[in-house]
Amino acid sequence: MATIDAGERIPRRQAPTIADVAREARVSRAAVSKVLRNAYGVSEEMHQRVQTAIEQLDYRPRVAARSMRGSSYTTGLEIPQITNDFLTMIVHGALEAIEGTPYRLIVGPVTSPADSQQGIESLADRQVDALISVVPLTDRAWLERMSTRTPTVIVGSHEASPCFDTVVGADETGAHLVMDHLFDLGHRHIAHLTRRAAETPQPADPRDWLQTGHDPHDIRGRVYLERMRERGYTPIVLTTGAEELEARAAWSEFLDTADHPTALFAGNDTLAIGALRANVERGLGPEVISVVGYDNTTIASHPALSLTSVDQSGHSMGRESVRLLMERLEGRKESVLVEEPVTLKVRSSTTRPRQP
Amino acid sequence: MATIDAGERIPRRQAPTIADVAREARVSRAAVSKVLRNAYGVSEEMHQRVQTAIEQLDYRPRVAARSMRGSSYTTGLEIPQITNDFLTMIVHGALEAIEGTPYRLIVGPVTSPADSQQGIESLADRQVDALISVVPLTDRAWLERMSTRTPTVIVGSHEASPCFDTVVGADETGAHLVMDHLFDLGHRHIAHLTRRAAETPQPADPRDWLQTGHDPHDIRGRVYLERMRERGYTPIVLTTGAEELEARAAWSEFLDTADHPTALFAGNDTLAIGALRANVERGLGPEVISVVGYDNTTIASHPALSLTSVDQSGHSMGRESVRLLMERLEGRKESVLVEEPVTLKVRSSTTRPRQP
DNA sequence: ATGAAAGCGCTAACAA
DNA sequence: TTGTTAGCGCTTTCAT
Repeated sequence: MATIDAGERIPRRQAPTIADVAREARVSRAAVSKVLRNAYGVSEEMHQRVQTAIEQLDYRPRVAARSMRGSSYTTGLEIPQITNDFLTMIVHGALEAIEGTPYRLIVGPVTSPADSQQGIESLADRQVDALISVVPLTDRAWLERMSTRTPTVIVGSHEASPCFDTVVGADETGAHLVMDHLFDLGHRHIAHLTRRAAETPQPADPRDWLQTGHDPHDIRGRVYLERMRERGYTPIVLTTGAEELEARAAWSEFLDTADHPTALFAGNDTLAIGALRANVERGLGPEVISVVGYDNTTIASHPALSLTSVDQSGHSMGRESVRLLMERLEGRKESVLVEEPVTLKVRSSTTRPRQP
Repeated sequence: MATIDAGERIPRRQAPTIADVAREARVSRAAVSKVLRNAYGVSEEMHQRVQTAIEQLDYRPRVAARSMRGSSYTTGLEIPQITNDFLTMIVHGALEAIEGTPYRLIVGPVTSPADSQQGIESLADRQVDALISVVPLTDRAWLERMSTRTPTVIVGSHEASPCFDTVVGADETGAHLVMDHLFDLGHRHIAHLTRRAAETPQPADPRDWLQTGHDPHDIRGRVYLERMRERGYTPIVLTTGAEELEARAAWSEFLDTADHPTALFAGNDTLAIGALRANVERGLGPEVISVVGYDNTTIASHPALSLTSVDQSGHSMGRESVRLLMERLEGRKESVLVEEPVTLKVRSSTTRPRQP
């Protein structure tokens, strides 16, 4: 890393305010304000003068000052992990949906899911008019308190509440589709790889999820356990961090120390693709270990991976969230739950086991 | 998509202000303010009373009001594409680096690189104390004007200026590494797939880049052309949108209508991986068409892809940007240019051509 | 149609 | 140590 001085120093300039514009155009501040919001009651000539002054001074109104009286026309989106393809699809969808509205979207990412509460608070402190929170790791009472002040949409967590709107995928259905698919192929030795929340270690016994968790991974894991038990098969649950390489490590370690199962149901595509690394490294193809992911991210459909995965459109979840937000801002009072449908995309990462 | 009414209506509550806290604690507003910033001059007892009132009322100071006087303690990061793994690595690095400082980072993504100017303005309007802009598609004069008001770090574009700091990868070196590698393997028929900025179509004749472009893709393309010409080989430049599937389509179409080259130098990993789709679909392995990417994103190292790529750490570019920003906020006046080193990660997507 | 003035929630200089 | 007060840049009545 080279550090090079790029040249002489430049003085910082103070940005002009509405008063500067008013002085330049020889009108009152109120007049400028009216022009800015093209409100009723300004003559054509005045409008012109003000416009000219604005351009002359390169004036831009400060959102902070504006939002002291009315709205900031800003919405916030909080995501617990920026390097996750499914989550960024949600952002992308939200972004598209917000275009054409007078609102802007800012994203408040955090490095660890455990910080999501801080992230939400931080956006709220910045006076967003409304906010979207993706799979927040925080208790429901807190969220409800938050949402009485700032209209909120929760994405992912199955925690419908009279206080906030919710957009979820049909996780239960999705997980059943996966298990049906694997059972149909003849698998009985199926492992489940799931994401453990970083700072809150999940109860050692996976069966405890059956009582608790509301996040998508909890529900998928729950269905996995139910279905395995139903058939009298022995469930194997592995937990890992959220990153691809962490999943690789966890799965790799498992393969080294245990008889491998014939199939793996991973909690999402990132984990699945991480696990695939270990398989490919060992030369274990789908006919030895089938792998299923969840989310159907773009890369899952790549022919070099061809990962069977549950498709739920992150894109439309993002769009829906914004739609709900806009409805709230326009005055809707009742809370709403939207469930995004899922389908199973069967690809070549799953096949019949050699010895069922 | 099912829409379900989740229950009865909940009234929205007004958030408490510093005046409410003062009244509750029976002290002045100034006292509360002092406690908030734990400034000098508050008795232990008063501190207690105020703290209690704050918790009682669940009070949170509004950043907007604060920033009217001083700083918003917010920095902005503007990226032109949220669904790009390399860009999200930059965000991740920046996020890590900002932890432990009193600042927060908000991200202002836009859907098209052409909107980056708007994105930057929008962040500036929200009174960020400083901002990072990744490969902005806007003219240099505008950026300089912007940066005299808000300290700015430009990431990616090779446009060092006395007004703002710059963090770039060693794109020239990187591109040379790629060309050296391919030439060494014996390739002469090498195509280049590059990203065309969405709304500003690049000059039809790629040679025009030699004069103009400052963004990483321009420089990589420039080196490609130079090196091909140097050896008297015929350059083939293809342009596409920034998304993986757009790259697949462009490359696929090219393969259908032309004699294929023996190697492809793609402008980044996303484009390379998109092109790989078309290759895999046609059963064309590395021995038929070698592929090189750029960025060394996580997925490039996946054994199922094993993509040769130029490694430049997005993570440290993000960290560096924040470091420079902090230095600026602490008063540095001279502008600085940081160049991140690159290395070539050779993997199995490149090999000797069958018939050189 | 225009502008004076009050006020949004907070900080900071100053007085008490 | 405490409180009073004058802004920060903008919007919004309400006179004129």
